[in-house]
Amino acid sequence: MQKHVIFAKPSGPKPSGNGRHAIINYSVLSEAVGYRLRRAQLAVFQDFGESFAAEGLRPADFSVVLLIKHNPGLKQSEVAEALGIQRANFVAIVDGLEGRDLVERRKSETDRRVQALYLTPLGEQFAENMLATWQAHEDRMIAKLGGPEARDELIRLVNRLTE
Amino acid sequence: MQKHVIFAKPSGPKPSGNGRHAIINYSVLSEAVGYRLRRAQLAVFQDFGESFAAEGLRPADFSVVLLIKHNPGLKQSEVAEALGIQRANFVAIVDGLEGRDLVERRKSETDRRVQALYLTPLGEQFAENMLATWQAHEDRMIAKLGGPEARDELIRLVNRLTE
DNA sequence: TATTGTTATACTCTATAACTATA
DNA sequence: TATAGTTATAGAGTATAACAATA
Repeated sequence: MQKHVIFAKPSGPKPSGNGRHAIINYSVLSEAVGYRLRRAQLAVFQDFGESFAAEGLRPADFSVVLLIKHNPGLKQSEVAEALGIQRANFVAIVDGLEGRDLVERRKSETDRRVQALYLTPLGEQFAENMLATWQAHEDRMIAKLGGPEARDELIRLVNRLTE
Repeated sequence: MQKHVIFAKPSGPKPSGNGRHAIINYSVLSEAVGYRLRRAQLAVFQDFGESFAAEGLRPADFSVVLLIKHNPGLKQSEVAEALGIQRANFVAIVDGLEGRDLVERRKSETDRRVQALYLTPLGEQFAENMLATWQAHEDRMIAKLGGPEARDELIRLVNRLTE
């Protein structure tokens, strides 16, 4: 299906070292927004990767399928921009999804330069299963956070960093 | 100093498109922990990269210098593990810092396999300036979040995802 | 035998330039 | 002239295997 391991990461206990851990002073790193955000994001993507290992679906693939499902007919460049992906790099992503018969490119009648994106029937079905798998993943993250209110608070806070 | 642009990203206004933006339904992506966390982390690293563009210092370099400053004499593998960096990939990072005369490797007397890490005098001085630059960056992030209390709350929440 | 640091290698993600076909 | 999609390419980050020196 997918030639490479996606999100490979330790699954068993680490055989490294002698079991003892050095006591380390992390200084400001403990409270550094960027560092803590990065580590947390990696942990979440780790769980996401394990959830979708069988499907070989990466975060970008998930986002693209979701956006096309809810916005059929969008131009490639519009989906790419919405996700912060450069259009040059977006081509391979759509190629992959089209090669799995999940997404279809249709040349616009009014502007022959643009490729409008749609889910195939298989893609629609895939999206349903994908969302169920994703919801289970998201529920784990929400549980770790301490519930839906904590999740809402987290989203509210991180959005301030992006705006 | 550094051959490659670090954290290259748009600095000016985007010349793309005609100015109009497609109205897009993001569906669950708007509230997805992984997606929002990722976008926020990229925004923070973006600011970090701009802050340290002149020094050519990447987030990993910053963390390594900081950890050695506060834990002189740690083994390479201990610093690497503390930061979640594989020891094989950590070699090039230390090579870079040693090449800039910021960090020094010293072979342990008691175990000739290990390289203990120390800041050079230049490294100590560098660390001071680095921390001042970092604090300015961090203050911008805290301001965006809405103050130190909001920052503390964010750290508390994201830590639950890593633990 | 096991561990530390190292080298080599491969894959993913991302950034940039240049091309094509259309407008 | 400008835009949408594409190709090619290069750099950065990361994962794995294997080796030498040392324990």
